[in-house]
Amino acid sequence: MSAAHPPVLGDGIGLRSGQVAAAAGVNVETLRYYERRGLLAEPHRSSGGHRLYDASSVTTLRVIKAAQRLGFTLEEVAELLEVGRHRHRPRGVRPGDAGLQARARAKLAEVEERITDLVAIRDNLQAALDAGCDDLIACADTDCCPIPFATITRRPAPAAQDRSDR
Amino acid sequence: MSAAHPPVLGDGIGLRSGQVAAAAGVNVETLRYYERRGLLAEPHRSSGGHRLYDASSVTTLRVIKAAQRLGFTLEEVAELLEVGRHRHRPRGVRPGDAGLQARARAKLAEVEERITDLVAIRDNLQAALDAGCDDLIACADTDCCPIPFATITRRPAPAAQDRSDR
DNA sequence: TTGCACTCCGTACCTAGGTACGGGATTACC
DNA sequence: GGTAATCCCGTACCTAGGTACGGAGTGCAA
Repeated sequence: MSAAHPPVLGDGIGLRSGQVAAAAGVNVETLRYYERRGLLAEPHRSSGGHRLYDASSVTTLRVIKAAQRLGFTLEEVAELLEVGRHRHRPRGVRPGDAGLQARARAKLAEVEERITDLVAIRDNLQAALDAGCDDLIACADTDCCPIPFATITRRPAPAAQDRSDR
Repeated sequence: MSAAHPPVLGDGIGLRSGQVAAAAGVNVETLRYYERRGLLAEPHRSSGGHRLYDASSVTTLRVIKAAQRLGFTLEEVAELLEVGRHRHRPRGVRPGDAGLQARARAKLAEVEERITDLVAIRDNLQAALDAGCDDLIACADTDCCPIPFATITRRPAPAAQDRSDR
């Protein structure tokens, strides 16, 4: 209908949902889901109502997946993206405001804690292997092996003991 | 009703569900849930039908929670406990059989992989902080910062690319 | 023996993070 | 222009790991 001189691309300038999904390695439904969740901006539409994404959407999806791997929940990722969307490097952060910097710092601490935990865990598993344990309960009960169950378990975890580590 | 010479304990020899739950730091409902899931053996009952646990149940719960922290799912934990229950150090493992040893080895590898990931993640977050990035998308797009999103995201993950990391 | 806390059971509900389905519309390709 | 492949939307469903509810029964102490 429009578009004459760019070498490719007809009416539907942009990527179809299927293409974006494939490029980012996610399910098509996930695109809609992220859109609903506010993680992915609403894309343009073709005259017929089909979504037309630009290439940056793929980047966004990658970022989302990366952030998930960084340990952020989707809600947190949404906030992070919001932050980036509304204030491009404000140079002088407002008080009471939590930019990527602040969040990254907090997340860094979390990640470091998890690493510490996992290292302890790894050491415990390794020790169990070395000691030749073959029964968790027996080990825990009779100290036949060096896994410090009490130590592993007893760490009230930050806030919310009853809701443990959701 | 029975029990004469042990210094304490009346009819209900053992711990009530509430006590066990409190001791292990879990919800009472969770005990029933674990019982249904086969993680916790069915305890004795009082004449009136109330559960009466022995102290080892608390240990079991701790072990379950510890194993969860080790990265095992409840289903895996159930299997691990089964293994321990049915074969106390058989000394000569049957073929096709996966004892704690084997599972621990496998889990160890997983844990180490996760540590590697998290370390990369930590380094990335740190680098982002050092570089002063404040916008995920901008960073990912314009290489204003050193986060290797592509690298983080592009790792087909063991089996099942489409179902990602469930 | 009265009273209150604790348990019982089945079932429903919850959060996170998606996936699947059905039926109709739109695109793409030959 | 026919037809297969995509895509649309709303809604339902899924897994994991629990939590909550409600009505009835039990345990124990004063």
